[in-house]
Amino acid sequence: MPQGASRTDSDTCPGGRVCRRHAAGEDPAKRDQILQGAMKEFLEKGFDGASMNEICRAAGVSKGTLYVYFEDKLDLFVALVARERQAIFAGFDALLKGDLPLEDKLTRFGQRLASTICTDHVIQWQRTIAGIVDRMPELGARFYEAAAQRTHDDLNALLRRERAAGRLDVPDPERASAQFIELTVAGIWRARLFGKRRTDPEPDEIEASVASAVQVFMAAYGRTSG
Amino acid sequence: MPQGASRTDSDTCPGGRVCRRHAAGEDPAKRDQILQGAMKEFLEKGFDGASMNEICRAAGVSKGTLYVYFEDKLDLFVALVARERQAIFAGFDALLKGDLPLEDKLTRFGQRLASTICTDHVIQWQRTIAGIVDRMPELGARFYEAAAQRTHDDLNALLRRERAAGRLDVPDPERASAQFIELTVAGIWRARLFGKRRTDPEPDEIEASVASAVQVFMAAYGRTSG
DNA sequence: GCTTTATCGAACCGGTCGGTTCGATTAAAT
DNA sequence: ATTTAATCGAACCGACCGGTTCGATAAAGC
Repeated sequence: MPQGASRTDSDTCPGGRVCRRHAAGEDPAKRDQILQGAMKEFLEKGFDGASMNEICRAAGVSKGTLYVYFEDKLDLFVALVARERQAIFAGFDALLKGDLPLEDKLTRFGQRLASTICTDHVIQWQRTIAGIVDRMPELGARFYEAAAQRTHDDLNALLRRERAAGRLDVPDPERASAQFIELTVAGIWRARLFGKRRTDPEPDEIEASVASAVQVFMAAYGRTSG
Repeated sequence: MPQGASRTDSDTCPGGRVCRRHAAGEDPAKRDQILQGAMKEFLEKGFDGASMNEICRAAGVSKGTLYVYFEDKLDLFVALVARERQAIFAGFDALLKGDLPLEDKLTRFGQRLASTICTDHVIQWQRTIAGIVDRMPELGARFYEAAAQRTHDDLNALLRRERAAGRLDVPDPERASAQFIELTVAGIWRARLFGKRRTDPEPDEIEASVASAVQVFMAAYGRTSG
């Protein structure tokens, strides 16, 4: 097994010139490698169930090195959550822009959202986070904000625009956007979270669920029903 | 601190007569006492985070005694989940019977459901269960069945009856009942689960949310819109 | 009274935990 | 070729884990 600093990215030496060796604990590739191993462990065993020794093994990194990159177990976990938090929910806002008809926008947004949050990987994250919310409430809240609340806010803004344009009759856009989000994954997400359903929903199931969600939503809030 | 078998329930002795002393590990009051302490620990720390020593302390029971009543940590946890599972969701079906108008039934059912599953205690249970679903999927599935799925099925049956009576235009009652359930807690439950909101919702918020849910539901599926 | 026995409580088991240390290794920099 | 230092890896720390054992205690049954 190779030792010494791995050379996968360039950096600057004290002399100011480009060099190929990283300072201790500053090789981003090694950092990712550790995070990857940690993710496997944390998602499988939860925060308490995961062991630092196992994380080292899974990451292919010595314990000494790991503790150069991260202060302790909590530090590692927090860094990992922060990374995944934004990786999962990047690019959602773009789906609500453009000048498609409202139904199409909702459908596109709903499909992306529903399929994303019902994925095995994301479901595992949600379980892991939920499991430690009691002892780390701020971490859970931040995860929620980056995920549910951000998409919620984006949708909320769209609904207000549509209302202002007279195409929607929404007394409470805040509530309506929350309702739409829940509708898209009705009957699926919760069953996934609690392990009643153990495989990703098929794309056509997502499509059907979102189509029904759009239909119900428009029936309730559309100005011209149909 | 008193020792010896506590005398809170009657039992039968080998002779067949009523006696006041329980066989080892068969005092239901002591059993409850253990379960109570275990609940506190498991809900606060999760399955892995909870320690058997702490559970003993919290329950006011010696470790030796605890292991007379339960085989091991998992056995205790499973017994506890089984007890709570049915304690939480008892009596929901009754709310859907009688001859009230559909809207009233939905409202009553929705309010009870929403306020129940957003309670601190129930939220903590959901977090704890979700946290170990990966390693104990059957336990999570059974929890889901007793909770979400049972209420879901009850509602489903009601919708089919209403459709048969011509008072509802539901193409897919299965989906519609899931949608209604999600609508009642839209924007609340998820925020509670992830610790974004840390207190029980006020009754009037529940009422407003359920009222909106009924409205949306009836707009989408009611035969006479209004 | 005496016997029975459920419970207590503390010591103990082997194992693993998170975290630390430090000499050996090895590759980059010069 | 030599120096430098990031990483390795194994041993080690004290603490605690889940689980077991067993003599002491005290209440119930006779």
